[in-house]
Amino acid sequence: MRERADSSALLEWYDRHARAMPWRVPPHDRKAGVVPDPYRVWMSEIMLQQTTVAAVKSFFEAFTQRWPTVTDLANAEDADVMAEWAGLGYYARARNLLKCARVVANDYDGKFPDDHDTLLTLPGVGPYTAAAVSSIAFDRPETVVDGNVERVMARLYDEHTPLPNAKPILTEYARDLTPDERPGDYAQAVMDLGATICTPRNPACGLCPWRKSCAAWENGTAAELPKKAPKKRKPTRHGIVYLARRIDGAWLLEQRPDSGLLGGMLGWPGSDWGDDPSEAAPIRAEWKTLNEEARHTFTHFHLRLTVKTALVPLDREPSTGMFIEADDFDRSNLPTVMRKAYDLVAKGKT
DNA sequence: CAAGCGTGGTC
DNA sequence: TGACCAAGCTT
Repeated sequence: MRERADSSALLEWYDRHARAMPWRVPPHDRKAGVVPDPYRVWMSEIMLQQTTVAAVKSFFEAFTQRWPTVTDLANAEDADVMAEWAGLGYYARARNLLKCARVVANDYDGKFPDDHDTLLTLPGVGPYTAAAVSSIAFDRPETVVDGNVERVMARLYDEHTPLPNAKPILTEYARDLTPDERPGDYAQAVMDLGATICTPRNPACGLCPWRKSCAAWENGTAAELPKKAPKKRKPTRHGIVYLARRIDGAWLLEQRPDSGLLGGMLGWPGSDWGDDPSEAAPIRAEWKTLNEEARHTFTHFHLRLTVKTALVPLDREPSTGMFIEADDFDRSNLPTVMRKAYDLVAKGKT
């Protein structure tokens, strides 16, 4: 006879196994009355969208040191925030991060709203993040449903309907289990369980506090859940980027349009990305083509960039973009694909 | 509402 | 090495 999953069993597991994270108030401190900073909870949740804890840590430290409060962030320059986000990906998050900070600073007196529905109105805050902030920062009994929770619920209930169709029923299962006591710790506990025990591959069912409640464990189906709709193959696109270096060392860069791929980020001027890109040199010069392409994979396509370089005189005007002085240039302000192109040139590839 | 939107780690 | 995957949101 399978037992009903018990939130207190999971909380006891969390008390012993909660992972330390820069934005987390560990369960012992929380019981002692330490209250999380909603700004830090929100910041971490935005960064953690579709992004691993390991990747987020250094960015979280950099952002919270440079902008310790939401008001500090609201007063930041757009370009500084985008540059600090460079390398983390999904750059719409950075644009919305800043928008949201300004709304909180201007419309909410610098204090994050504490209820799910108001949080949901903020830029970049969807159902998951609204539930995460209201439960983790304000200990409200909201239900977080991320990829971890979907997987845990699919296994607990041996749900074979493929995602995303299964999302509503998995959400219902998750809501039904959410306790009124310690909902913030509970939310983090389910996600920790999914990240460390109930993993996508080779789940450690032997260590799971919910094993005796798990239908997939009973049926031996854990490893094949959750089912997912098949994914489309990624096409390969081609493009050309132009790395112009002025003789004083300045680099020709442009700020990309605010929407779309790499929106608002710095990048090398170049062609469109498609099957057969046409030349789009941003300045008159003797361009040399590198033998090696810069390769990069985005969410929905592979990209192979032809890299061209040239040395240009001081007095020549580009048709697009702006020269950035050598002292102001920092490759870490570029999105990764643009760094790859730069690295080929900087390492003297030909 | 399906598609667009990054990156680094893993096997 | 290439496909899959990760604490989703927006349009």
